Amino acid sequence: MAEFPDGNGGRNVQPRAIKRSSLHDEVVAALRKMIVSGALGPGERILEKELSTQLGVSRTPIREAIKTLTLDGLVDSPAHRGARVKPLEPAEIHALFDVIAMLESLAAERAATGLTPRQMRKLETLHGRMRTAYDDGNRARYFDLNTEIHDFLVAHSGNSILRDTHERLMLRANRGRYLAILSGTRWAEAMRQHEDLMEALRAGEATRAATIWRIHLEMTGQALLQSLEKSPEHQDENEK
Amino acid sequence: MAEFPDGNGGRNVQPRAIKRSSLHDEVVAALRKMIVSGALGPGERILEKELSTQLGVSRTPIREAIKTLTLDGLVDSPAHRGARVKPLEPAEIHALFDVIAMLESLAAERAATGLTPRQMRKLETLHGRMRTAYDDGNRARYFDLNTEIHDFLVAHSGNSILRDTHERLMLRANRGRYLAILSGTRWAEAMRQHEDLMEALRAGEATRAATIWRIHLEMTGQALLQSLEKSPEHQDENEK
DNA sequence: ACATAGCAGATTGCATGCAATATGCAAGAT
DNA sequence: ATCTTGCATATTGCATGCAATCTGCTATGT
Repeated sequence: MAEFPDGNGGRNVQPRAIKRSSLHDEVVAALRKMIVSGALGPGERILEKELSTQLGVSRTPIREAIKTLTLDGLVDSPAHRGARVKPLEPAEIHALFDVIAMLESLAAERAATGLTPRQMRKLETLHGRMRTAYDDGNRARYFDLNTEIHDFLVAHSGNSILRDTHERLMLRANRGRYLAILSGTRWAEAMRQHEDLMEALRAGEATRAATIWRIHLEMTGQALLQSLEKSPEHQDENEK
Repeated sequence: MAEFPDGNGGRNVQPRAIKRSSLHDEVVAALRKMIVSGALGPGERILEKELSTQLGVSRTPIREAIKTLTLDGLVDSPAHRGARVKPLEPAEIHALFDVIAMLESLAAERAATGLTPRQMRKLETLHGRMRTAYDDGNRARYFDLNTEIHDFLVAHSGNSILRDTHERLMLRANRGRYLAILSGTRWAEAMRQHEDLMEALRAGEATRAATIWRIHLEMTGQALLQSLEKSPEHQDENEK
């Protein structure tokens, strides 16, 4: 019998708005994680009642969450036929990265002239750490810092629509990304493109930054597709 | 007392799958129309029960529809505080058009090399008709054909992610039909840019098409913002 | 007069129940 | 043997009810 129902002993750690997430949001987060992480495989059925008992909530927030993820393109929901985890087709990955490349290209263009000195220093720090990870051959660390750099640019583009749209598309793109084992040559190339971007940003050359970044992302999509060709783990795991 | 409830005399005009839209989808469509058309003004409250009786359905599909439109950026839904029609801030319009410009630019780039001869002819037809409308000074007709051309390019870009993303953003951009307001000089400029695009497409010059189209859309966004400055009809119509 | 506390009504968030629809299996027809 | 047809079960779609939360009003105190 907790005296404070927040499970926090009543200590309000955050002075800013307390977090009051609804069941709906929590279910969305949980289900999304299951899909992106692969715990729920492509094509797998999503039974409302099953999830309901599993998560300990009623079907109502589950249903709402399924609708949300359907809109996000992570779930297929034919009428009256239940929901299934949407398989990620190679064609979709290609389309996804073409659009993401355009979005991040815009972000890079804006960053070239819009970043504050402080933000630029932060970016330099991230870049330097990523280069170190590259020199050390530390793939996991490189991957994390790479993600952080890409997100940083988008986050500071000054365009909220760009941020939101990018976030949603990355959710889908990230489903396959854990498979993306970089080949040695692609890795070197990617590192070089990051260097080129930083140079363009330092010089304030917006157009060049945009071009470099678009190509960088298109190539990333290509590489991802190729690695999928080789290891065909993207088969639908339909049960029956 | 119709013998056939389809209001169609029982003639099934479409051999393909019959339309079985759910209440959820219908409510989404209805509510969306109310917002985009302006029947529900910016900042106006959306009461579940009110809509429920008004549309003759229970609160459940209403709630789901509100969540959907919240994700689409047409509605604000603070927790426990009810939903309101999201006001369209000038800053948001600016951000929207910057992103839309990138997306349509990609579509134009693809169209330059990817359209079939048949599709190209169709595009020429639309363009010709729009030019006629321009010469006649017929703003309404010009507006409709303009929309059709823009959508045609996106629809035939061969990129489904681009299509979906574009459709959603345009839903927000189209609110209020402010796009119809064109100054004389801007109208002439827009017409010229359409001519330039067609030339680039005929020549198969992808990069040029992309550049022209991006600028065209960025300028459209600028023009829209300016017309908003003048006629401040975008005030929030909060009640209370 | 102004600020604050407390209460009543309104509204949302979630749970549950029921009808509509789909799915799978078994029995019968061809 | 294969293809229908009908029925039982499983599952979704929607409606409704209740508790939690918010909002505005009123009363009370300073």
